[in-house]
Amino acid sequence: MARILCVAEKPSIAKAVANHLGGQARAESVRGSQWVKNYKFDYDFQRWGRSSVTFTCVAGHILQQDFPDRYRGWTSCQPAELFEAPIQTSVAADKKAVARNIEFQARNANVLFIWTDCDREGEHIGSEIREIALKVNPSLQVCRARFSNIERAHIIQAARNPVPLDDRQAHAVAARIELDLRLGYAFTRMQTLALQDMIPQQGEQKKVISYGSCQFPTLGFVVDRYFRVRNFVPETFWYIKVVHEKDGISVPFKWKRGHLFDRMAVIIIYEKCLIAKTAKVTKMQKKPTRKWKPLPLTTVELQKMGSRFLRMTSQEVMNVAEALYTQGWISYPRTETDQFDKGMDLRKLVEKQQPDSRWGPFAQGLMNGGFNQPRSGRNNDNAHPPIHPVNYVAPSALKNDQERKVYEFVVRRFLACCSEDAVGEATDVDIVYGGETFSAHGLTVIARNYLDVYPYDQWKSSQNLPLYTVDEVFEPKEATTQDGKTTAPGYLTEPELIALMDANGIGTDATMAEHIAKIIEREYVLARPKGGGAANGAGARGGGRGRASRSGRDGRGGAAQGGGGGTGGVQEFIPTTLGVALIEGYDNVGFETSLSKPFLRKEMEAQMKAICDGRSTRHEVVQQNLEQYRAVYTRTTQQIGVLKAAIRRYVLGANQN
DNA sequence: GCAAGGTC
Repeated sequence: MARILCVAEKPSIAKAVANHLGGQARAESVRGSQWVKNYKFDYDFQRWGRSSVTFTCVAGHILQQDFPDRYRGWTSCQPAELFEAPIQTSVAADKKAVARNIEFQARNANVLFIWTDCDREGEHIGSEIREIALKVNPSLQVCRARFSNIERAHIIQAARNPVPLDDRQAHAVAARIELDLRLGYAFTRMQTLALQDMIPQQGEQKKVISYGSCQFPTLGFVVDRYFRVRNFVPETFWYIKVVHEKDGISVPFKWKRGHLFDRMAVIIIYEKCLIAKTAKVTKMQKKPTRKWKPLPLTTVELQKMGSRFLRMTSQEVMNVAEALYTQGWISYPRTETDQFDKGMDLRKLVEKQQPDSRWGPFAQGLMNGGFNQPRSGRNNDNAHPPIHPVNYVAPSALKNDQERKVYEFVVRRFLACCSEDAVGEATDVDIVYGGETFSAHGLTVIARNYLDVYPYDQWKSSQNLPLYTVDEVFEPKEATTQDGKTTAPGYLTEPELIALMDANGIGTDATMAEHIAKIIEREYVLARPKGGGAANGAGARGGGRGRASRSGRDGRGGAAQGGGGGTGGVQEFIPTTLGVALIEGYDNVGFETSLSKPFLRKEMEAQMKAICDGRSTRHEVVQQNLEQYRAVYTRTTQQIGVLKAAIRRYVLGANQN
């Protein structure tokens, strides 16, 4: 009998797949590792006939890259030497037991069958597993499974059709790892050594002024918005407002032109209206309208909604979602997929929610004929389904309010997805008055449908519009010119920042929250509850959360308020003087692509894709990037005075005030 | 004391 060693990327996949292939497979624990288990069973893979299988897993990457000892000290070399210093690969300190297990199992296997996630990082993790296994058993035959969910039939299909590991994808990740390591270390050391003494330090710890290919663009977004707020100059605009009263209902009509910044022009048009005296109805339309139910839940969406509605930071949301996942209440929380696989039995999941007193009746309604297939978004990572509840848990069985809030959100979102769009009727009335068009808009909600279970969306009936008929002529009750001022945008909020990072490919769904936490920890930006600024932050609202919270984690302080739902509690970010100085400094060094712009990261992403497509190689991408960054590095050190000037202007200037 | 990515 052939001996097959299967290795998944994480314990949950190993368990699920082993149970599909081996029935109730026997699980042996692995010495030194709390989570990794070896599942033993027999299975007929067809290709190798009936085989003796060991199904195990790793927990993410096993190998780690770093510089040799002689480069480790902060002043052991010129930071620029790290652009070409050798890099060592070794088993990460916390992965020794996992690596030992693979070695031990690989020794007497004939085939290594890799079951890591089918994404780029998964391909690289697969290549790490292969490297470790081949070292102890060079004659191993190696292949991988291609699968995009853990539905039974799909898994069996994958087991019977192994494919080769995709080395291009693994190489693309290797390039990313090397560049992040070299550039991160080189720039962090250079900046820190050059600028540290200028920063007033608090406490014993000397401050690290880190650079990272994700940290800096993230900071860049915050600084960019900060300047748009600060440099904002309000502009006065004018517009015409028309009100008509009919059947005892006062109907405000909006000017089609919105508003104009030229007062004289508005007055001239206004006079034409007054001369016309009467307005004529040109359109009267009632038409059905709907508010679409939400798309299936992705990680990025969960983080945005969490920071908007649950009074939690994106990092807190992710930590809690992780906990709910490991307890078996919700599905894997890191996914880009916003479409459910057709084969998934969603009704069964809805059914499980019936016992709940809050949304149970709604779930029951879905079971009794209200069920609708969820909408399909455009994204699929081919590794995980959208986030959904897998089991029902009563609120009393959860650890804290945060877990209750996130679980409630995931469930409500899921039920909303399986429900129906809200249905309404829109009324549009257009009038022409003095040659100008004005319009009134009305909405009547007819069936709330998904809104009943999803309080995070708002859709309300407006006041009823009276009936008009086309060609009807009336004299408006009131026609006036009004003025207003454009208002400044707000500081960047957490959901906005996450959306920007997502759109620009900064970080991944699993790491965006960490990057935000990192730039707060580095004191490049300050987070505070929106609206709870210095002026009005004193006491009244926020129940003790008024201060700018420092490190993503906020202890249990906020657990007192029970009712979720409100829109308060959004965090907004303001750069510190140090954060502004760094971004300004690099912008002023005057290189065509500043380190603060998302462009560089996007470019790296494109180059990784080129490696995957065979249009470029790992070596080419690494060399070309190093060359580019070396130029930025050289220029920056030559003009370090520019950076120092920025620091002086902001950091020291602020202190004197 | 330094990065970003995976996962527990």
